[in-house]
Amino acid sequence: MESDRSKAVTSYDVAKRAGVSQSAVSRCFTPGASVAKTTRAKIMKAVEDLGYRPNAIARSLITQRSNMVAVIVANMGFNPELTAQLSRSFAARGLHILLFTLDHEVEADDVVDQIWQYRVDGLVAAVRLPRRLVDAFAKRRVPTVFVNRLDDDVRANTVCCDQASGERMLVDKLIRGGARTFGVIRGPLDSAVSVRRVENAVAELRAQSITDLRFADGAFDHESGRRAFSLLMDGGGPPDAVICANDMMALGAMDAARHDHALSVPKDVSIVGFDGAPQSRWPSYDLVTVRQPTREMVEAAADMLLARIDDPTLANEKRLFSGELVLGTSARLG
Amino acid sequence: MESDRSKAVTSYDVAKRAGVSQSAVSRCFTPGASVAKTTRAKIMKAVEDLGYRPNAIARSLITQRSNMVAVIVANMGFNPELTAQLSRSFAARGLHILLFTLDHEVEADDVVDQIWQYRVDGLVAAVRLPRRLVDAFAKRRVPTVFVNRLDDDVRANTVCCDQASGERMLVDKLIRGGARTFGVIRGPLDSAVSVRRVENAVAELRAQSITDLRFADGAFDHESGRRAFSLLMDGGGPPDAVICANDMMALGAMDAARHDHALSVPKDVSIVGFDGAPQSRWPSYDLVTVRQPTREMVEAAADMLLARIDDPTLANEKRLFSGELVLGTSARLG
DNA sequence: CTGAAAGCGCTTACAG
DNA sequence: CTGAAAGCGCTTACAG
Repeated sequence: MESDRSKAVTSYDVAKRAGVSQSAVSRCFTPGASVAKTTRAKIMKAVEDLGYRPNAIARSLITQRSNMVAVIVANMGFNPELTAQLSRSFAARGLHILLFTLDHEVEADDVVDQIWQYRVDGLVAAVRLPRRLVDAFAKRRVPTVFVNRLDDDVRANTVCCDQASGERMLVDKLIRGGARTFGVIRGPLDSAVSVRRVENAVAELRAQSITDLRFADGAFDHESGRRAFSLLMDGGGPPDAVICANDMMALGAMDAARHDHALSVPKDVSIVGFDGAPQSRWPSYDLVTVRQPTREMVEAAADMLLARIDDPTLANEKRLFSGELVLGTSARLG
Repeated sequence: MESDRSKAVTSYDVAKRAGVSQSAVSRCFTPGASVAKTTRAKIMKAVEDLGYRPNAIARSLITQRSNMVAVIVANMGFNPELTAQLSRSFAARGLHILLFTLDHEVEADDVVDQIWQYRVDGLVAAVRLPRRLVDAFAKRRVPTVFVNRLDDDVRANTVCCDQASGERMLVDKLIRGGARTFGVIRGPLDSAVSVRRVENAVAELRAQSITDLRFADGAFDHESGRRAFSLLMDGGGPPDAVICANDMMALGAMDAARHDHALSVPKDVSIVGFDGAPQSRWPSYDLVTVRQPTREMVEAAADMLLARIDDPTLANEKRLFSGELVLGTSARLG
């Protein structure tokens, strides 16, 4: 146990101590490689003594495999635990995560650059990535999986949650429940997820001949949902129902209704969200929403990425998961 | 723009195209290096044409600097946005994050091994790290900063939030508010943070001659706080006040009080937490708690780590931040 | 089964 | 200012 050296121990050090060649040491750490039992024992003894661990960086250089995947998440991402889930999935597959948090202001191109320089084996991009970045990665031939990228052209691997059927069911049930006037709290304008959800909701509302419709904008967080609700209230009572582009804003809207406007939910106003965030299940809210099957989506993303890394010629694929309607008490439904 | 090649572009490719030596190319990407203006122009042209980016892995090997820091977070960590904050801090300092999520069951030693193999420049460990790991990193001489590691022996850099004064103030105010019987919802037994907070609370309670004291165990999440509250209720009414080892459990306890036991908070029972989680400020809860200055703590951690990387001989240091009492309406305070 | 040797893509003295 | 050369710590044919 004399690993306290100023320079890290290399395979040469081990070789010298074990009285073998450096290649023999290397073979001990290469799964299929052949090395005699007694030799291996000698080497492993030296490895123990010296506290040797192969240098993954050096290995990457020669194998052209870094065993690292980049994960890009947006700050205000719908699910903070998505990152944790991805981390676990990839760890189980022997891959490490190089994490990039995309601030909105930050020059996105810079991130591409960094990722590329580290020669990651692949990339998972969760939410809100400018098209420019998508193209950049495609050009670099970095195996990539997008989560909830809603473009129709499948130029990359994608795992999605179906934003349409859930949203339509929500609207349908609200109307059956008696709602005739609606408010919609949108998410950020540059969020495809928000845009799509709102489009789907509005399409269904129009299809059912609903015309009393007001809009307000939020930023996917609780606070902005709260403010947006008040905006919807401006000059009059609440609409029968408020549809929010995600759960966090819906919870903010519920808090605004109850605490800022002394309204009862769902008696005075129905409120629904989208995501299936853990907080939506807290009994103070018991939100009507659509749960995205995050775990399954993450597993699918990891599987696809791994398959793509192993065989880069694989065709692109889009895996679509359906959301699950979660009934709660935050809305009067029919 | 002919970067569509099966092999990545290297500095040799650029050199050939620009008609210069490979070392000249390298110098263009080394901050202080001297290269003639016209040469640089030629090279940069070739760089553009080929879409060349230096290989950070190869660079790491020679410079002995990976520009990566490992971040270990526990799954149930007190603050999911801690990771995001760290990511931003390090990005601003030109460092990349290799993320390790420590599942509880997972063999922690395996993580040490992985981290070591990647020859990261440093390590930030946020919450709950077994002593074995601490020692392993110390031995490897990996510059390390712990967040909220509460050991008194300073054998590593640490940034902490003072768990004592906040907890004592909380207890003191509850007693002044009239509370005489107390319940305490503990966090995981292996969490130093939980243990310390509970110790401090209990010490203050005893100092003030409070003897009616019940305990229940939770796991830092909402659901377990909710269950723990019901346990405290077993066989009788609620205590005057319930002290929770963190905010999430406190929110769960509030929900249990109101929704599972039809109690009014704070009329029937006062509830307090610790952390300053965003949700604690939601008007449904308006929790009395102690806010940890996360941003400042993360910045301090990043600063310390960087200083340590630049000069490994630096002495260990512990930076202690004080928590800020956040008054809310979830408790009757004096 | 084992060792000598080449090479992954860079950086960095060292001469010129 | 520039290029030839060594070397970072590995893996992997290739002989023996």
